[in-house]
Amino acid sequence: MVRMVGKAQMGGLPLQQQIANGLRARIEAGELQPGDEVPTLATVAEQWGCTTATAQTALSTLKQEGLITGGRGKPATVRVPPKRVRLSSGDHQRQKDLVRRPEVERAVTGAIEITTGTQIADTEFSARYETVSASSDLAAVFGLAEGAQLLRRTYTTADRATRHLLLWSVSHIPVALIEENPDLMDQSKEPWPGGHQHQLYTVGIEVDRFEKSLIAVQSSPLDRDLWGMDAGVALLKVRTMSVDTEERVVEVSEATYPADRAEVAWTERMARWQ
Amino acid sequence: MVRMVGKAQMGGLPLQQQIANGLRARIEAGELQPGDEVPTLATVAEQWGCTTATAQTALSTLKQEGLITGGRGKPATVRVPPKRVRLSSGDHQRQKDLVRRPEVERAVTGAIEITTGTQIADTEFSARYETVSASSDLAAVFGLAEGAQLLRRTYTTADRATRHLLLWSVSHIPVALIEENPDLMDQSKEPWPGGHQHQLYTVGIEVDRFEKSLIAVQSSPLDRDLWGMDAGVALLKVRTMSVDTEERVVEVSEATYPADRAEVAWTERMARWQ
DNA sequence: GAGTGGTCTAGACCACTGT
DNA sequence: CAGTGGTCTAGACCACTCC
Repeated sequence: MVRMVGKAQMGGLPLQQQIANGLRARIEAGELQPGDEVPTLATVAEQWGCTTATAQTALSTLKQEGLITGGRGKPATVRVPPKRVRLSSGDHQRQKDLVRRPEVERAVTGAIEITTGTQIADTEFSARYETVSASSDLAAVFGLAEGAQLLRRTYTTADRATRHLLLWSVSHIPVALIEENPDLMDQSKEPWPGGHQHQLYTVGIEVDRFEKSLIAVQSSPLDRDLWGMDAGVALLKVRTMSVDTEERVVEVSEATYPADRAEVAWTERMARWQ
Repeated sequence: MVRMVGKAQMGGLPLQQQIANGLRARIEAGELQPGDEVPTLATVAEQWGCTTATAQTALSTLKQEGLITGGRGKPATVRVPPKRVRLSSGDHQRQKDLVRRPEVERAVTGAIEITTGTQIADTEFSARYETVSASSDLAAVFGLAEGAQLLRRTYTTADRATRHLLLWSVSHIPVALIEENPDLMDQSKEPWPGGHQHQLYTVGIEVDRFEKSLIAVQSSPLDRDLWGMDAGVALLKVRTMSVDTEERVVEVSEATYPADRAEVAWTERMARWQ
């Protein structure tokens, strides 16, 4: 006996994809609003004439696309995208202008240079200093020999309640540039009033410009756990090279942001005619 | 009779996730290199003592994460990430400097301002001009009344062989700013020698700066079809506001790039001390 | 045709939420 | 406890690639 087991095959697409497409269309058309409950597995299975396993596969696809969330007892709902925080680098010039002001003015600007949308009191800041040997990659950027000594500073800010990361960045500076001021190697001096540019100023360095590059990478389950991200969300990685007025690369830092909560903004100014 | 059907539950994780984690670890450790074949479904099922369906679910997860590709007859392989193309905006100033040079010099710079890593001859460029009414969003950006007339220009470049998109961008300009030069509304004049900045120059506009903002969004199956992207890859969307020397927003454009092939670079210059 | 991944069923059981 | 989503099996069949 041969059972009738084949797919409906309308349109040639596997049933699970037809179901996913159908629901996706309803979400994108706004028929299902963020926060709304998606039809239950049983309902979907009945409407499409399939088992719940097939319906489950379809919902699972939408979950990995980041369109719906939920599970385990809770009904699946259309995902509510988080507010995006605008990461503007307009602060750099203001920060630079502050460098040569008295400390009482500088102190108002803490190490957290970026708004995270959370109350500072609810967050936990951490700074870790280490001395490391330059990888070939970093050595090339600084124009140093591989293995040269670098000061590595890792900054994290986490939500005190959820333990999820809000901010993560790592910075590298050649030890040779800053060793004349031992305070710069001392992590107990964090947060430093006036930020990185003032730190460099204490060893006679004036930053001329930041050269930035950005990539997006897919998040791993580990990332999603650390940041409390939903499935299907990428990470933005921004690398900043600080170049001083003598054309030396004096610092390289790398910051990571969940792509669904971040918007990166900058301005490209041009010289006027004449 | 009750069958022994429960999960192994070692570590409390579902079997399919254990399998996915195991393979992911081997990939990230470099034991499985990009291009290598992943163990077959039958092998995985045997090694973990499960059915091929469960093994399939695990592989499907890795596929949606963008770690492996393949299917339908072909063995699954570790995904080879594409080369990233650096999108640098250093061209803007050069472009501006060219604006007031003779046309013979300007002509060398075509409308394709960004390298795509493909031979120009293998690509198909298209520009479409339309006049549209401003949405409330765009009207607000330009400081115009909703419904004001805008020239919309849509640029696409596609690979001639695969029909996949290589470049997509859309630009909006208030008609009121440019109507004195009818050539600017004529799509047969594309590609314009000297690019957008020269176009604006013909109606007396000098661009002072570009204000850019970038977000990443998850790709939909439709996007993946259009761009020939793998699953689990995001899209970068870059919005550029062109501001002229009279502080007017004269153009808003939005460009899209597959996140795995793009790297966005820019420079933040600062004023010198004294 | 042999071997690969992909889809699907029928039915079972598990984990969790809310009432 | 009822109802939800999530996992898994055993077995079938389909679509595709390579030989």
